[in-house]
Amino acid sequence: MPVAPEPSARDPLTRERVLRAAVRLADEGGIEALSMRKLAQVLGVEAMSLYNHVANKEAMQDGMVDLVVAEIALPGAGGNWKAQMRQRANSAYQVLLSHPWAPLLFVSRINVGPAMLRSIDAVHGCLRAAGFSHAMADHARNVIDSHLYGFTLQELLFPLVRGTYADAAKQFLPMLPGDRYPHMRALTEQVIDGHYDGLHAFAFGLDLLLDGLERQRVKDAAADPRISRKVLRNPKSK
Amino acid sequence: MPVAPEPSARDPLTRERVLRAAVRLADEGGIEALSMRKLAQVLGVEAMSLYNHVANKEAMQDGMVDLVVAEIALPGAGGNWKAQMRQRANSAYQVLLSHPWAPLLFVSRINVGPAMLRSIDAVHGCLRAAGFSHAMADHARNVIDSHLYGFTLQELLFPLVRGTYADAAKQFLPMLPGDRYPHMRALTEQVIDGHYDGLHAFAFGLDLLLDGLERQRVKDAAADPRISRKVLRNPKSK
DNA sequence: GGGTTACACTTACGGTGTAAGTATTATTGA
DNA sequence: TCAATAATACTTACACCGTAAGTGTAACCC
Repeated sequence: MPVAPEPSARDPLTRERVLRAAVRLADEGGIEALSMRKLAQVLGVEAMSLYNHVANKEAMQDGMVDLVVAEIALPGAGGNWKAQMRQRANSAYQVLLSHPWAPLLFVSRINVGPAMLRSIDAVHGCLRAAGFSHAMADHARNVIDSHLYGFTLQELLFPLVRGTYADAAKQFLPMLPGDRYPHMRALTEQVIDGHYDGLHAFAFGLDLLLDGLERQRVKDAAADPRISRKVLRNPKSK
Repeated sequence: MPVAPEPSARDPLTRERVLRAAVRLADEGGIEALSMRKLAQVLGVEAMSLYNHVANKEAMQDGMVDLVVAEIALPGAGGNWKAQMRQRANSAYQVLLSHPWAPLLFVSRINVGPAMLRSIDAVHGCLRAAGFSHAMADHARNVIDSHLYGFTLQELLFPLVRGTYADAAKQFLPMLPGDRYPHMRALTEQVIDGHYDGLHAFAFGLDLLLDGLERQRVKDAAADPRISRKVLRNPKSK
C-alpha cells in the first residue's frame, strides 16, 4: 500500500541542510566557531560525511555567502534609480549586519553564486535603464559596493550601541597623550562631553555617492543625444 | 681593550626583527603562509622563541598592520584639504596594494597602534583646519576609509592586469545564460568586444566623495558665522 | 535477488597555536 | 673573579584543525 516514507531516525543530509546549519552556527558563535567537526556535531553526523555534499570548507563558505546574498532585496526595474539603489544598498547593509561573519567572507573570496549573479544583474539593469552607459553603470555599482563593504566592515569592528560610546571614549582617553595626538584627543573629548555621539551613518556616504553619480548621469546624457530624451523622463530625485 | 661586541652566530631576536620578517613572509607567500613555525624557521629559531617578543599571533599581526600604516604618507597641515586627502588616500591605496594581505587584517581587528593613531590624528587635524566640524571631519574620514578598504579589497579579488580582462571575460561568458542574466551578459560582451576595459579607478569614487564633502563644508561654514572667514581663505579646489 | 550506487562512518596524517617546563647564555653585584 | 640573577632560546606536549583514503551498510534498480 502506498504510504508516505516513514521518517528515518534522522533526515538525510543535503547540501541545503549543511549550508543552513553552517549559517546558523556562524551567526551564533562567529566564523571562528565554524569547524567541520562542530558543524557535523550539530547535524548529528561525523565530520567527513559533510564532504559528500560540499567539496571542501571553502566551497561551503561560498555557498553560505550566496545564501546571504539571496536575502538582499533586488532593485526594481523602473522608476527612480536613486531610490532603488538606496533601497538595495540599505537592504544589503541590514543583511550584512545580521550575519556579522559575512562581510569578511564577501571580500575574502570571489563569489559567483547564482544569487550574487542575479543581484549584480539586477543592479546593472536598473542603472542601465536610468541611462548610465555600461562602463558608468559598472563603476557606479563598484563604488556603491565599496562603500557597502568598507563601511560595514568598519562598523562591525566597533560593535558599540548608541549611548555606550561616551563611556568607551573615556576609557580610550589615556591612550591619547595630548602632545602626540591633539586632534584625536579633542575629538574624543567631544564624544565624552556629549557634543558628538561618535556614530556614523551608512546613508551619509551613500548619498554623497548617489548625488555624484546623478551628476555624472546627467552630464553623460547631455553629451549623448541618443539618450537625452530618456534622461528627461527620469526625474532628478530629491 | 674596548672592542665592539663581536657578532654572535646570529643576532638576538627583537620584536622589530620578528615583525619585519613576518611582513616579508606574508608579502612573499600570502597571509596563509604565515605560521609561527615557518616564521621561526626563517629567523633561524624555534617557534616558541617568538613568544618572548610578541604576546601571540594576533598581537603580532597587529604589529604588522601598524608597520604597514607607518608607510602611508601623512597629509600636510595647511593648503588645499582636498589635494591633501587625495594624496593621503592614494598613498594608502598604493601601500595596501603592495601588501595584499594587509587590507583583510585592517578590517579584521581593531588597530590602535601608534602609527594608526598618528595617521588618524593627522587626517582629522587636516580636515579641522579646513573648517570641518569635529563630527563632519570624523564622518569624512570614515567615508574615505570605507572607500579605501572596500575598493582595495574588491580590487584584490580580481588581480587582473590591463589587457587580460577581455580573455577572462570570454571564459566567464558561459556562466551567464542570456535569459537569466541579460545585463551582466551584455556588460561582459562589451568587455570582450573591447568597448570597455572593465577596470575600475580608485580615484573615481574618491572624487565623488571629496566633491560631496566640499559641498558639505561650504554649507556648514555658511551656517556657522564663526568659521565663515576661514572658509573664504580655503579656496575651493578644482 | 544480485548488482550498483549513495552516503555515513572510521582511521590516520600533517598541520596549527601555544601552555608548561628546561637549558643555556649574558649581565650584574660582591 | 665568581656566583647569583635575569633573559631568552629550546623541548615537549596538547588539543584542535581540514581532509585523504578506506570500510561498512542500506536503498534502489533491472
